[in-house]
Amino acid sequence: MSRIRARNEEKIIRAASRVFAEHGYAATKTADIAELAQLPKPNIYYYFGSKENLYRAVLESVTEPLLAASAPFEEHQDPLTALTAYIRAKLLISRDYPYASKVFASEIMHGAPHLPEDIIQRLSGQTRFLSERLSQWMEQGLMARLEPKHLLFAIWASTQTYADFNWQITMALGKDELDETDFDQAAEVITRMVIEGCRVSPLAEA
Amino acid sequence: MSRIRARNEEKIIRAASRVFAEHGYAATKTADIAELAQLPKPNIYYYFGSKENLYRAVLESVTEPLLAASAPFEEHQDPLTALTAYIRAKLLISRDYPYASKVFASEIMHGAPHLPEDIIQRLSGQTRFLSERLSQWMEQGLMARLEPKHLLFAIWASTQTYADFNWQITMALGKDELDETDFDQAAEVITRMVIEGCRVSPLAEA
DNA sequence: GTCTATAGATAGATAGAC
DNA sequence: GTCTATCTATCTATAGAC
Repeated sequence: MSRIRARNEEKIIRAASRVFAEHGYAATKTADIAELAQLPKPNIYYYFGSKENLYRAVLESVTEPLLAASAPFEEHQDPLTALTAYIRAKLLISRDYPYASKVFASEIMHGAPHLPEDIIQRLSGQTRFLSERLSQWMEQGLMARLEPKHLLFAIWASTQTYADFNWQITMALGKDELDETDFDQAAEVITRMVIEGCRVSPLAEA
Repeated sequence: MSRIRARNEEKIIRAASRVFAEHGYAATKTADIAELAQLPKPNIYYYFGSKENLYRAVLESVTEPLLAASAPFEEHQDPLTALTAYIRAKLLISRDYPYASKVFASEIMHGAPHLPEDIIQRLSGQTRFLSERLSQWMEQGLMARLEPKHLLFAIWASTQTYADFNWQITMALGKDELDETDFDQAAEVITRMVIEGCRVSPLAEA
């Protein structure tokens, strides 16, 4: 792969993430992506073959960050540290990959028609892992017994909302864009709800 | 308005909600709406004039339920009852208006380009009301001091997710559709997190 | 590898008969 | 009020020159 190819592909992916995020798959015109990427439209077809391939490439570009977010559950043995770090990691994805997050959310919302099967499998595996880990901690008496999956749904939703429903949030807060303080406050509120809701003890009581 | 007109408009709105929810605004074909509604396509244009008008009519059809959900904050004076009822009300919207909820979510996600200004204003007013009410309770010592708006974002996100990201949730739970038990468990987890996170006392201690 | 110019398909909208 | 047939704009995709 030539240097010029690598650079152009990256420019196209970056532009595409943004346009797909703002308008959705069907409403985005490849011409708009080309314009934002400052490249002629046929280059997009030269590099990616079709609009759908390009869209899938964008979806795949978020997959790694998403899968990496569960690292705290592997590194930490106590729920307090793991959950706190996990919530922060999920919020950082919303902050640092706002466009890709939205594209992913939109895809899921419409039933994941374009999401490659292998990505679905890896994400499902991650969900099972997280859920089982929570169950173990509950059995060990390290946290209260809640339905682990519903706990995960709440964490996912309340962290992703800062990317997906950015419009609603900036409007409610009366600002143009979110800053560090907003994400810190979000982390504090969500962490507190999760930690207190699960009555996670600041170390074993099993 | 004739009886036949009223009936046809309702059939079209119902079909449109579903198709818009499943495919998004740009990807839905008016022909598909007509087919699902069992009416010829020109009838849609006869009744609604354009695809965009029909879409707006769908958006407006969820507005009332959404605004009504905040009733518990007006009826109840203590945060425990109000928050518990509010969470349940929001979950019921996800359960009972899954298509309209998704259409609304998709609209917000893309920056609300079609949402009429008066609806935006009414929703903003509701947000201010809810947020101020929470602040009062905090000042009265009835609940812990969290950022009220971030608390609302978490409640909105974790209740709406059962409609918006239904695909992900049914997949994680390994079932085709959610039943009563699922919504009960969701209510329990979310309510517990909110109540414990805010240290809401089971009546005054101010 | 890059880009202009264009083909081809899709789907929103409507004319006009009933 | 209803619907068949069709017009037309838009946009994906590519042929072919450079």
